[in-house]
Amino acid sequence: MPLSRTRTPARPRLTSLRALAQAAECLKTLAHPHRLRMVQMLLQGRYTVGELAEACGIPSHMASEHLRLMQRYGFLAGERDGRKTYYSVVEPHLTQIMTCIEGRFSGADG
Amino acid sequence: MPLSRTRTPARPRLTSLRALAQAAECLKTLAHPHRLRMVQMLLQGRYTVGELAEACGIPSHMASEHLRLMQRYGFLAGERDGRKTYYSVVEPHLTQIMTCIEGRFSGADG
DNA sequence: TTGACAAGTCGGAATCTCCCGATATATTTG
DNA sequence: CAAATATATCGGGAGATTCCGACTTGTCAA
Repeated sequence: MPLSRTRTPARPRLTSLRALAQAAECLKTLAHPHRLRMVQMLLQGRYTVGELAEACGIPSHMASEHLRLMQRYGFLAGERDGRKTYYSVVEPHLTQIMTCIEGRFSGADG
Repeated sequence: MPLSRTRTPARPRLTSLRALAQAAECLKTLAHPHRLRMVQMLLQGRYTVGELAEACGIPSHMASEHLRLMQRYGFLAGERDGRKTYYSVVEPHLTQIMTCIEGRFSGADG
């Protein structure tokens, strides 16, 4: 194993390939402008499909698909109220991840 | 600073759509098991294409493509030394982002 | 019941990603 | 020079993603 060369860290922080595959799925689920916007809104409160769709400038049936994707992955949960459905965040790590992302891209240039 | 919290606050932390598109590109670039492994290794030191490829169990010409992708995005930099090329991390935010990801997926299940 | 509204679902087209074999460019060695 | 090594690039096929129109389901109001 002629691997490390500059330093020799005692702890190999290499996550297993399976965990990395899961992490990649997680990142892929977030990696869409409209989905990021939805998550950003939902971290501040709960919103309906229509509200999220309007904020993203997309038809509501497409917002519904994005939300279903994130719900299927365990990020969000939907709660029906009459003919509206309110979504909210149920994955606690999303706050931290969005903070990272906002920290990197607050300026919007690059 | 303690004020209201239940409903929509006065300051909208909504990043611009352009910034969100960039963030989505960033996440998409990271959203691959082999690329995550490479970043994880490179956060601890610099490695050659062959070393990274062997650690991922992929042919080196594929590792080269992954590395080029991340280099093109500004995550990594390559430095030629003889017939080897050493890659290293140049985007400082990667440490924080990988810490988030590792914090969520250290257990590798669910 | 009828009509309108909100959300969800389906099928398909355009596009992108991932992976692969083959090939190309440098570089060192004999 | 030729051969071996390390990396990079090209072309394409299989599969995934994104987007859209059309449709269905469920709910409220008149």
